[in-house]
Amino acid sequence: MNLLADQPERPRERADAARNRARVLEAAAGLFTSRDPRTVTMDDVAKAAGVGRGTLYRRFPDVASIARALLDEHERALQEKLLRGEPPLGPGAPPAERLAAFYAAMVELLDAHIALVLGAETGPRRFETGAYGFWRAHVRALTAEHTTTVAAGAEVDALADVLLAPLAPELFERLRADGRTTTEITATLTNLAHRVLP
Amino acid sequence: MNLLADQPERPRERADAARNRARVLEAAAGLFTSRDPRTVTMDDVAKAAGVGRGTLYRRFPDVASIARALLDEHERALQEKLLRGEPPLGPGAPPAERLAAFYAAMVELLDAHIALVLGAETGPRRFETGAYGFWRAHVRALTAEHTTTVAAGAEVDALADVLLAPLAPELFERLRADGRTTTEITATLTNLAHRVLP
DNA sequence: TCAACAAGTGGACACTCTGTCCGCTTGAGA
DNA sequence: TCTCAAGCGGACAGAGTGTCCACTTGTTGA
Repeated sequence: MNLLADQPERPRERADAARNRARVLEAAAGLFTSRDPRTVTMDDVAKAAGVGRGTLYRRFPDVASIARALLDEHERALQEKLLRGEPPLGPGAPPAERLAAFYAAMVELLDAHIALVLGAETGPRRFETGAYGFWRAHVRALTAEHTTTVAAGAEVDALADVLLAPLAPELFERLRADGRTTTEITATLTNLAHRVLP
Repeated sequence: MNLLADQPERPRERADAARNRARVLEAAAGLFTSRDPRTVTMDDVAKAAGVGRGTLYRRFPDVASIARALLDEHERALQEKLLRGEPPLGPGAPPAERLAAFYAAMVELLDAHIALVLGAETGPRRFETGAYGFWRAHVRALTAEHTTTVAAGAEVDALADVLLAPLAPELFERLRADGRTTTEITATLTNLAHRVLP
């Protein structure tokens, strides 16, 4: 998902279909942010959007996929910055700096769209999404760049996942609910980045 | 949960009730380990145990609570070792050593009982369980002990949660499915422990 | 040994959500 | 304006949940 721009040239979407797609996304966005996104059902979305269940299922297999569609553009934007943006987020800075910048950007993204991220996670799990694969590849590259010793093959793989673990959305939600500010969270992660990749 | 031994002196359980409780736990243990624990339903357990739904609901509000009951004794054993066992797991060793030992013990526990841990997590979230609170307090104490500077109040709080994040059961499951051995995972976490609490 | 009765049992019920199916409607190209 | 595939939406069957309550059974005191 969201690694390359799609839209090759399918038969072209009918006007009413496009209108309904927009309605669905708008209604879903409202539902996700107005209550616990994990309790939103397909039926809720259909009702709120004023379309039938069949219509909804025609495009989205489940609620998570709707949340993912909404989240997609934001994740894409960050991915772009990681690949081609200015340092320290983009290439050029030392690994620790880049990791810290990535953490900061992810915290920002989580803070802005936590409802969508939580909604996107119900059902099939987080690690299966294409976005997770991207973050993982990024962090893996940073740690590999840092680790001069060659021996650490599997080590680097596992480390990438371990370094992504603190970005688990439920954890973020929990920290925020406990009164931690995003500034504090970012500070902690920055610290972590510099200790792990000194 | 599971911080202090309960069983004060309730009216005493009837013999048939005790028998059914045992049946339920045994049947549930079988179900959890023989397929994806997140798909086990109350109905399944009732059927497998040969009791009615009402009987099952009398004791356990949901499947997660059954998994937790099964997991309880194992967690209790580890908690005991952390509080009063030999170093480096128990008190006496430097923080980094203790954290590494804790990681190793948790990986062992996850490896032995991953099905139960995953089953215990469906529904209400992981962070709400008493066990998580215990691990958190432990790690928090270790980091606080290490951090000589006093300024780091909130920092230490968030750090404890961040250091626990790599122990998320879904992540463990994923790493194992990817072919990582527990040895590799433990090595990575030991490394992390020594870098964060040098 | 035997009531008496509280504790325990289990299945029926009413709900909610899911995912599919299919007859009807409608937009867009000829 | 006609045609028809794309699109629509509600009905339906299936699975799971949690509750309720009439029936059964273990335990206790006489």
